[in-house]
Amino acid sequence: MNLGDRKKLILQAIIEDYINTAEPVGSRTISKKYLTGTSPATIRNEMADLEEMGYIEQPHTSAGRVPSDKGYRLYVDEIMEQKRLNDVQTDLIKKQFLDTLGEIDRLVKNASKLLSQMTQYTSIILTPQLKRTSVKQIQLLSINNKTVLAVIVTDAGIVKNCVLRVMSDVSSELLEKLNNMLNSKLVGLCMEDLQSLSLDDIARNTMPHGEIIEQLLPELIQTLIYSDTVDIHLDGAANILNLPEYCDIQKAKSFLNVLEEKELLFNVLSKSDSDMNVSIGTENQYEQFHNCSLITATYKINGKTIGSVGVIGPTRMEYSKVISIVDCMTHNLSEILTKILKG
Amino acid sequence: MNLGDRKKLILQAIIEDYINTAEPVGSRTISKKYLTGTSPATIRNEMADLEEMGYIEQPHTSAGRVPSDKGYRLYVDEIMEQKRLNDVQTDLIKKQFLDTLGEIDRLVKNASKLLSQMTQYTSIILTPQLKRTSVKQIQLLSINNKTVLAVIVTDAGIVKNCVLRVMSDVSSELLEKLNNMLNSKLVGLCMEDLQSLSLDDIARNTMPHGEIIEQLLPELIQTLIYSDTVDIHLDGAANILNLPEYCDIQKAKSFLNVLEEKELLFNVLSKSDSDMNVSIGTENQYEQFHNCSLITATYKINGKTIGSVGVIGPTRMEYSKVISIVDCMTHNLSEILTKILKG
DNA sequence: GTTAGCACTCGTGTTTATCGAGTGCTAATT
DNA sequence: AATTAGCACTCGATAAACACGAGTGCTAAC
Repeated sequence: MNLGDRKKLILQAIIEDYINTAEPVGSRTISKKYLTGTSPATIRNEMADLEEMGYIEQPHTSAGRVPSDKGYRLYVDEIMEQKRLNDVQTDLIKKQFLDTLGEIDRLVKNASKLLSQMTQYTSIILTPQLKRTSVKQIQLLSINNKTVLAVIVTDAGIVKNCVLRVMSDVSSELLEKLNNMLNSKLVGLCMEDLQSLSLDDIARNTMPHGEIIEQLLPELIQTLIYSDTVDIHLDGAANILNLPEYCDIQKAKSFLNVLEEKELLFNVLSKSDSDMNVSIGTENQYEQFHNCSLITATYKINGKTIGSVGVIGPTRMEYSKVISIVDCMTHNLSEILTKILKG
Repeated sequence: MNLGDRKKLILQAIIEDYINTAEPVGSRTISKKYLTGTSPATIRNEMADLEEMGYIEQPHTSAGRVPSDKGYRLYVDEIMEQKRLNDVQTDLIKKQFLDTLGEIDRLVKNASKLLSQMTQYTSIILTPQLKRTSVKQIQLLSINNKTVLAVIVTDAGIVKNCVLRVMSDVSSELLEKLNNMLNSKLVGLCMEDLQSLSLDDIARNTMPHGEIIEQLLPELIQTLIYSDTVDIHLDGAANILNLPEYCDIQKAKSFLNVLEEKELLFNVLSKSDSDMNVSIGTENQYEQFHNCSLITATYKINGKTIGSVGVIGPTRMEYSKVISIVDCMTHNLSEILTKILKG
């Protein structure tokens, strides 16, 4: 299983050259640019071995070699050296977050934009999800006599609004009572708990306002749950058209179409639970990504995972660079979000 | 200036055929498919006239004719008959809105998605903008001792949150006083007024809490103004790759790049103040759209324009169809938004 | 005013030839 | 035994040559 050192060097050369050029790389190139001490013929022999082992492939007889998914995997796991971001890049990311105090969604979207700019691939990002966060405070406000606004603050510091319509008028005293009641019943519950919450549990103990509660609560909960549908945000979709593998309009189109399947992206991204995940070509669960690679990572508030970001690119991706960037990004994002929460 | 009837028919034939096929259309085609009673030669003569008048163009000597921007303009203004949506399509739009009770942003984004699906072009939409709406109610909530949440309800029924950090602790009594004060001072002002609001005016009359107000108010206003930056939402960008004019990857790329210039799109869309605007090719203010056409329209709450939607496509756009769809869409959108507001 | 006929243009698609990068294999070299 | 030089072979890419045909403008006849 363990390749010889020279084989590794050759595989590394093939992969890194292919990442740069998108052209099959031949023995002569390697001999000239990477292993200057070794003749093409020797390299050819090694390459034949590497091909037999499945790390590289030949598009056609008279072409150079191209890395296979298996090859990229070995490269990511064992060969590539983790590139460190230079200070300029790190600062860029940090500065980005300093500029974006304010709404969390905007923060997250800006992160996505920067991510696509820095990587030159397509970035996707999942806006914070509240499932695992709990209700900290609820405040009902009367908008007009038939409309009530519920503001919910979660322990992750995220604020959600629900506009609720009620049949009968709600006086301000009643509103306050309802408010207290809701707080006493719901505070501390996480979004998931809300889903399974039985209406009876609440209504039973609040006879006087039973009918209002019965009207209001389901709508409140439903809106909350519904509004928890996280948003997928994309950036840099056009970047992929710079890549030679998408010079074929058909391929470009199918790629872009995949990017518009928001549910698919959601699944892919929300599945990623480990801190950093690299999925190469056919390793990917979904067929649509079989000739892409996907690097995903999660970001957290107070240690709780609440969202994730990802970069989609060709299997010929600058893994080392992208991983560093995504890593730096999620860490900064987590840090700033946690800081915002704590005030 | 006024073309003969036959010239109009021929122009119409050229435009409609070109819209369908994206191929230059020749005299023979017109004679066979559109003006069966007239010979190709006659049509050629007419076409020569139309070309001289600038309504059509010839890509190269031995090709058919292609409409010019001027030609499309005439077509839109005088020739084309307003297509009426069939019931299925109208229902689709109406049903769409029924399904999407809840958050306004989501509603608007879904509208955009449907728009791109129905037109098969790219749709853009501006989320509701509050500049012209006024503050109806403000409620401060304490999140923790250093953080205050301000919830602002506008007269358009849109809710905005601002998370404010304050230096010194704020007791609940103080919070209530501040709350009352803010309401008395700010309610009724529109977002634009807020911008020019002098801090002194407020602080002067509220000596006891001067320093808190001085801290809190600017941040509140700034966040409000900042959060009023409307969001641009895109859908169906990949649709344009189905069009033969974008088979050239370079063109496709430059188009997609334009779509990622959010500020540009914002300008284009927010400039559109009339109910329905068609801008064809070089008519467009921005060079980037010189070989696109843009159909924009506004939507309203209670008669106040608060946002706009648009469709971007090739100059060879199905104007009639798209105009109908956009029209139906904005009217329904306005209606449902107004209804939501009124409860 | 309309139409038929015809020579001309020019983009498109096809065929054919050439080129060259890269390979695998064998034999010579270290 | 590992490395390397040499060589015949493969095959995609590029370019040149060519035929095709859709479409035009013009002229002359209807």
